[in-house]
Amino acid sequence: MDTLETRELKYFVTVAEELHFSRAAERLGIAQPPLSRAIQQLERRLGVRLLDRDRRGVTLTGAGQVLLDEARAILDSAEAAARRTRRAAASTNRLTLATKAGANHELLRKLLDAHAAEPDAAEIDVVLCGMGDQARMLRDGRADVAFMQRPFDALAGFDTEDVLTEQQVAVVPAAHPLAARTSLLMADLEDVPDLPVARWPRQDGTYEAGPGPEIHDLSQLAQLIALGHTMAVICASARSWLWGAHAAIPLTDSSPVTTVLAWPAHSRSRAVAALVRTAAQL
Amino acid sequence: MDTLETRELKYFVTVAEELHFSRAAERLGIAQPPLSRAIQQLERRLGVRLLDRDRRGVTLTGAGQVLLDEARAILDSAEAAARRTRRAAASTNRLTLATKAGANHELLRKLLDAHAAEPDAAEIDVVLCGMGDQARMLRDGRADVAFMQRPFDALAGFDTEDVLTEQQVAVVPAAHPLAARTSLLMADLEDVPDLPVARWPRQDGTYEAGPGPEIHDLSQLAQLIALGHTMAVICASARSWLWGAHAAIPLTDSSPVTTVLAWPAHSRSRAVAALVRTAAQL
DNA sequence: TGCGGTGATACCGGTGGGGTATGACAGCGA
DNA sequence: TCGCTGTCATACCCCACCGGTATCACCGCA
Repeated sequence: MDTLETRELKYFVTVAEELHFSRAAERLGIAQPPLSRAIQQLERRLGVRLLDRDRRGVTLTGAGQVLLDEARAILDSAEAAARRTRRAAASTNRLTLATKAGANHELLRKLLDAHAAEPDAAEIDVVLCGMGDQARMLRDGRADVAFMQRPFDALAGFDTEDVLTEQQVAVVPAAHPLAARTSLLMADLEDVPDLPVARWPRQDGTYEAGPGPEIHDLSQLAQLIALGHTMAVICASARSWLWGAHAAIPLTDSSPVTTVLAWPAHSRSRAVAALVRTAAQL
Repeated sequence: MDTLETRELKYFVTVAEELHFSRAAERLGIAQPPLSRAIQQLERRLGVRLLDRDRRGVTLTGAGQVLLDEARAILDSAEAAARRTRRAAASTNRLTLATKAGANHELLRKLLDAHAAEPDAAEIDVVLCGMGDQARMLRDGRADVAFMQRPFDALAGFDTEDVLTEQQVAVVPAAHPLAARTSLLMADLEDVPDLPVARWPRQDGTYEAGPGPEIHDLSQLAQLIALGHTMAVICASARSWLWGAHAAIPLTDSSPVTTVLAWPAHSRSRAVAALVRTAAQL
């Protein structure tokens, strides 16, 4: 049993996505017959039917669905491997840290300062990215470590080190009656007239249905709150980007949020290990 | 930038392991010159030097070390993908569950019974394996789900559902003075004359240094305790395999052990999801 | 019953992966 | 200093296989 070639997997994924040989071949930049042959060869090698070619189009079999998921993961890893290898060659003792734009300023500053004080510390490139992009960058190989938050971010497949746990606060327009309160309960935020709570993306990037606006980045959120269009629940440290038009009120019964430093599981990079050690001592 | 082929990666891993082109070629069943060429091509494609061919042998560069780790992971995933695909085709609505031999009898029974009561339940094949083999089987694609224990087992890369948390107990020979106690502290187990505490394998399969015997499976442990050669700390539910020659004494200050159901992250199998749902309701 | 469109088959040419033979070079013992 | 040995790289050849073109078999549909 010889091993699957990434070329074959790429072909298969494209066909599985298009469910159409000719279109898939076009996307791949090859002709349709070689593509048909490659898929047949893959099926023969596995001894498994991956696609049902019915006269009414192509559909995935159960096994094909399984292989589709696996193949996507493998292709991603292969690309990540190439990228990580190139980066390792280009820059020794240099790390890329990904973090959500706008959050954790203090924490980041503290970590960078503490790390710079270590002897032999790696240079750190900080990449600010959109919400939830950190996971992709880590998997991609475009970043070596990232700040992420539990329970919001998808941490499966990463090793993590807890750095900071904090309560959440409600941020409301300063002019709103709620701004006068000194503390709130989660229940107080439900069904406030004219002030729907903003909707954060879920781990898969989609949004729950609801009346509030969908949040893509924090400056957008700050703007919307200042305009009096919404309110939001954020973790306490993010207060740093609020201005006079906002009011932050502690939420006494909110679940705590833990900011973690995350890196690809099984990373053996000494530089990553050193940074994690520093973070653990904060 | 075209993508890395698994054939090239396999070649590279073999060379990196042997650090010797001729031996690697022999292991691969090809001649040495094509192997040299393949590695050169890989280096050219990545634009990165992976190996230093010094006159005193071959050594890995930093980038080579990175690629070695990545490539191993990719090759493992490729093999796992093939296996999972074949299994998906061979057996629809059938799951393989891996668990440590000898532990969790009650829990397993309860889960299987509850699952069998569900409508449309998948058949479950239970595979008993050695300690720590569950992770390998999940990664391999030889198992779909596994019982594992936190904090003992390496859970990185898996999704998990907590099933049961329990305290640990000390198991000592029934004839030993400690057997008369009704409870113990961890400190009580240190430096007991003639009764060194047994050593469990760590997550990587190695053993800490120490006087006690290295444990490979539970029946061996039971035997050794019955003979009065050692004592051990185990989680409470494992008492089921003790006999008259053993005494189990609660450890009031031991850290709790959580048995979890684990499965490969990103699994989309409906059968796994159904089993996990059942487990969550135990 | 032709027409458009599907994937499969037949056949062909060129790339490239594999083989053998040999080269270049360092270490080493006589 | 000179072979000798063992290393990896180079040169060259062959054929397997990937990809291309032409075509078939088959369906749905005017």
